[in-house]
Amino acid sequence: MVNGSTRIRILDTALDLFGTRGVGTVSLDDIADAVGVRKQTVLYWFKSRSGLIDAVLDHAADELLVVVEAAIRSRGDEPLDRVDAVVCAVFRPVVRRPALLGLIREVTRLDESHINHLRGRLSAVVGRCVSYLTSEMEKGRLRTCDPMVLAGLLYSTVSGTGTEPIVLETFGWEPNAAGLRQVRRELRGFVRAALQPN
Amino acid sequence: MVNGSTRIRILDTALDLFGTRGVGTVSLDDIADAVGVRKQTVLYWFKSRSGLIDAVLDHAADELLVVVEAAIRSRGDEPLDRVDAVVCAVFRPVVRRPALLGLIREVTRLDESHINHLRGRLSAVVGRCVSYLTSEMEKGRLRTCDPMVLAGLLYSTVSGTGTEPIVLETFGWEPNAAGLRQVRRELRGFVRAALQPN
DNA sequence: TCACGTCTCTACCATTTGGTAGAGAAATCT
DNA sequence: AGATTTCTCTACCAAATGGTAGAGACGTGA
Repeated sequence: MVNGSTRIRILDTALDLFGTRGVGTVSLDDIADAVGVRKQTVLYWFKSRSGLIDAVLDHAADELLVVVEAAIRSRGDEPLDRVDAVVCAVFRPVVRRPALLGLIREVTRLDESHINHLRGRLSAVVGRCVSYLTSEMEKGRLRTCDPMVLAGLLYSTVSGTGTEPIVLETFGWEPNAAGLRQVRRELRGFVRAALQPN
Repeated sequence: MVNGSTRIRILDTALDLFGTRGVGTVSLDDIADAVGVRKQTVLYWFKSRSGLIDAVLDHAADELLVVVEAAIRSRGDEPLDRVDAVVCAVFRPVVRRPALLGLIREVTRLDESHINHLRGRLSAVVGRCVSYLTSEMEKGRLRTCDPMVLAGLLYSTVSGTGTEPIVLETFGWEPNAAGLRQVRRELRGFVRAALQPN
């Protein structure tokens, strides 16, 4: 266990490739090449392609959970600020690690076993978000609607915005740091307006 | 040209497979099998895989344009109703042809030439939507913000909601007709609230 | 009847895929 | 030092991939 770094490097690289190009179109050779190693080394660390996928999903869930949990715990009693913090947290990987949300989005294309694997990792946070929305709606501090579906809508909006720069470009957007900041600003305003009570 | 239907059947089937499983993971054999024909028949109608992809993108753009154009022309002066009509129009394929939005979303994974191909087909409608939003904002009938980014956000929300049932399920949603109706209802309320002026 | 364009087929091919077998270097343990 | 474990390699393999070559069935027009 002298060198745990090869395993991690494979995981990181695979996350990037899976997330940007799609799981199904990335071969073990692609990953190995990007790491600077042979395919058989990849298969030494992960006993099959499927095993690697699960490990990468775990890796991604870990990364996402860290930022989201921190945001959920963040200060501020006002629900709009709290939701705003989570939106920013989920949006952060869009800048720092574009592949992350792209990979989560890929789950739709995977088979049941991988879906359930990832779902198991995320269900706790998801449940927490939904029940938080519920309680704030009951207090009349958020626009009343179905909290479960609302959570899904929020996720779709943030994730879609972050994973589809190509689409945004079609709408005339320019992909640079300033553009990203503007998208985030609009996104926050959009969500805030959508949640305003009454 | 006795039998134009084989070509169409290939296009339809390819659209479904590309849209649900992802372009990169669907082989010519998969498509041929689903149509009930040999791979070489597919290659007779479309001179290469890449040519087929472009043709399928065209096919998808056609389908999408028809519903969106109709919604844009729809009656009603009130911008919130008009946007609502377009949202419903884009959401309709989610029920009738789930693969359609899934395929459009796939564009992120394709190479530049295919991206530009699709972009060329959609840019006119997209431009029309953006300038409509702009003019209504100037009249103070929609919440003021960047119309271009707003259009992208709207698209992401609708498309994400429609193409990620798996994610919605993770949030506790149940995938059936009643569930879909509810998602649409919440989606419309969400968008309406987000666009309300002032 | 003959020629012609349309449509689908069988038979191949080179390349790439995920995966196996097992050797060799190097560190670690006894 | 010798034995064992950790790690990466070369050398393969069977299956699947996109694509080519070309034959045969079919209806249509001259």
